[in-house]
Amino acid sequence: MVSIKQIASDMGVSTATISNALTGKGRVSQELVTRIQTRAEELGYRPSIAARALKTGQTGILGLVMPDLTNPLFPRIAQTLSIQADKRKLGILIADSRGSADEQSEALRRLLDRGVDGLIVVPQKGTTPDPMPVPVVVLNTASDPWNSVSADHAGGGGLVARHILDIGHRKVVILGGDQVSEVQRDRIAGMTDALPSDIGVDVFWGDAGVEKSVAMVQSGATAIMTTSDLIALQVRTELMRTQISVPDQVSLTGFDDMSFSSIMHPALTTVAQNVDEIASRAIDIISAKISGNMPDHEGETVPMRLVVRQSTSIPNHFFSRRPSR
Amino acid sequence: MVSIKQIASDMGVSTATISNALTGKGRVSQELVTRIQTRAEELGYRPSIAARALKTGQTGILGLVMPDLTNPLFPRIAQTLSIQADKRKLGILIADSRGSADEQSEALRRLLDRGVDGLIVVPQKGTTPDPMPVPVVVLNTASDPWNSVSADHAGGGGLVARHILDIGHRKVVILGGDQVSEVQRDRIAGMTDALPSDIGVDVFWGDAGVEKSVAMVQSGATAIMTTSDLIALQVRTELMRTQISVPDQVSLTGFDDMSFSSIMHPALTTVAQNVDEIASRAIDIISAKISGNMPDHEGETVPMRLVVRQSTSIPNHFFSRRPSR
DNA sequence: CTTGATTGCTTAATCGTTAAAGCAAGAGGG
DNA sequence: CCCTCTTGCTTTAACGATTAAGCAATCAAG
Repeated sequence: MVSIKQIASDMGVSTATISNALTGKGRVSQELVTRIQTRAEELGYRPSIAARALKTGQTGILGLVMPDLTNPLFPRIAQTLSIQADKRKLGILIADSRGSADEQSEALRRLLDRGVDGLIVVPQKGTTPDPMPVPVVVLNTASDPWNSVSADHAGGGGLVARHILDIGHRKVVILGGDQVSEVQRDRIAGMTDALPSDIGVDVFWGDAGVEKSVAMVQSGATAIMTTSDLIALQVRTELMRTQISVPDQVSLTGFDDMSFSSIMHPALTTVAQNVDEIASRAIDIISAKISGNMPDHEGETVPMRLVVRQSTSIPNHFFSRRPSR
Repeated sequence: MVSIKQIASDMGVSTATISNALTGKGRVSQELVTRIQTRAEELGYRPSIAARALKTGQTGILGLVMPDLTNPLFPRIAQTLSIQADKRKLGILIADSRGSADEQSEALRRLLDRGVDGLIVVPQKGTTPDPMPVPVVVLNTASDPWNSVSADHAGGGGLVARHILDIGHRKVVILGGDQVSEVQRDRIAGMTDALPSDIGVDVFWGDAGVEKSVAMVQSGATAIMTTSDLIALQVRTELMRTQISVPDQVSLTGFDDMSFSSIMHPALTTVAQNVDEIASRAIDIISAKISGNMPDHEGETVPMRLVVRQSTSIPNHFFSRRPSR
């Protein structure tokens, strides 16, 4: 490994000058700068990040903590984060908080021990990370109004609810997966808020809710809105078992536009998160906080996008109480 | 941040003794060791990884390069890797090689610049990474016989083919996604090798292959074996459009046991990779290579597991040329 | 009682980089 | 012509750990 010192003795100048030339700081004549640059290139010089980190206290590494790395959104977040971080010469160190708040603290501590310059946290359901000695950006939490970047889950709920309303449904079921999840509660809140009071709405949760939802269809509901594509797929399976067809007898919607959603039959109407935008904003913010000193700021919200596919259609009132038009 | 120096002056001993006591090296009396440990704890001492890295040349960081972080297997690999790495006090820095061999080299270089102690690489289709200055373990490549850990893709193909054979199918279609992928070729090779010569076999590839496969069903094939659950889902959708039922008229199999495979209708018979085992072995090997000096060794292969679900059943010969039993 | 080994600690150098401070030479102003 | 400022470079001291070498005291053995 060739160091600054070797370039210095090779060229007969001091190490400080090499450092200054290469980093563009201090005062070095333009001519010498270019000479040093080319010589460094020739020798294949690569700065030691460890030495730089020791001296400056900055590692150029961001920590990414997720509640569960198998989260279906994780790959997309990780990828965009990784690409955006690259552009700013930052690295991304991952940590899995394995579903528990304790493990989340552990993961944060490990990352801090490694000297990360900032943290991007997708928090455990229902937890808010403690104050940290480095800048933090929280992803996808509506709860914490500070330093967060989140999809507009409530807005997304509104989009899908209005879609269902627009195409003529008047009795709907909302099905959530996990009541502890702020995100899912926000989505549902967005849905219910968008529906006028004369619309029949039932809200169910969890596995038991799947059956209840199907039962509601048999007693007249014409649409099921879920808070996740995975739940929608589950409902789809249950509906198939009970011979109820989608979208002829019931319209079905998901959330998140997962990999299979466009492929399943019928292709699922869903709401997509703008993951790229969220991750980009997160990196923008965290790097602004690291370098400049951007103060704490209010949470940002990134709009969601309605993706209409074949699983929703105008209601067919054949099975419902009202006569068909 | 409290350093070794502060503990030293606080306790009236030298920094060397502190270092020795805390790392368990050198010669320090047992009594002093425990006193130092407790005092360090009290002061909330955390060793500076940067300083240690600078002095020892070891960062305790592993680089993970994947061709595409949105790869559906990535989350599970990342999670297991992360958990196993934690146990050994290693961190994981991720990099996305974005589908191109050039970007892969770039990603490797970036990780090396950051001083990773080892690399775990899921290579681009068809590429073999150059020799590296640090230990490398390659995941999921059958091609490179050295320093790799891979699912036994061919074996997995054999498992599913024998299953199809055992339950009575005699004319089958094999459908692959991407001919460039070594993995998919291995899977198909495993399938064809397991089938006796008197079995009718057609192999198709890509999107065009989906339609061809469906056509083959209409001319008598009773099973479609795909090299990916995603492709299977695609086929399922196409079959639904043409009113062919699974598994009554045709059995269908996937590969990889993805999130939706147990939820879709009918639940998909597939072959699961033992991702945990693969990732664990990868970390075992890489850390052995880093610390001890385990030499290059032959590639290891981890068995796959057949997961039989509802998408496969004994053939119903109603639509085929032969009379039903 | 002397010698040599062992134990328990300290001294000091070092990893590669940055950055404050210093210094000599040339430029510009009065 | 003298003084100050600027430019371009060097000197030097860190950053926080590790580690080889050194040294004094204790101990065992002959």
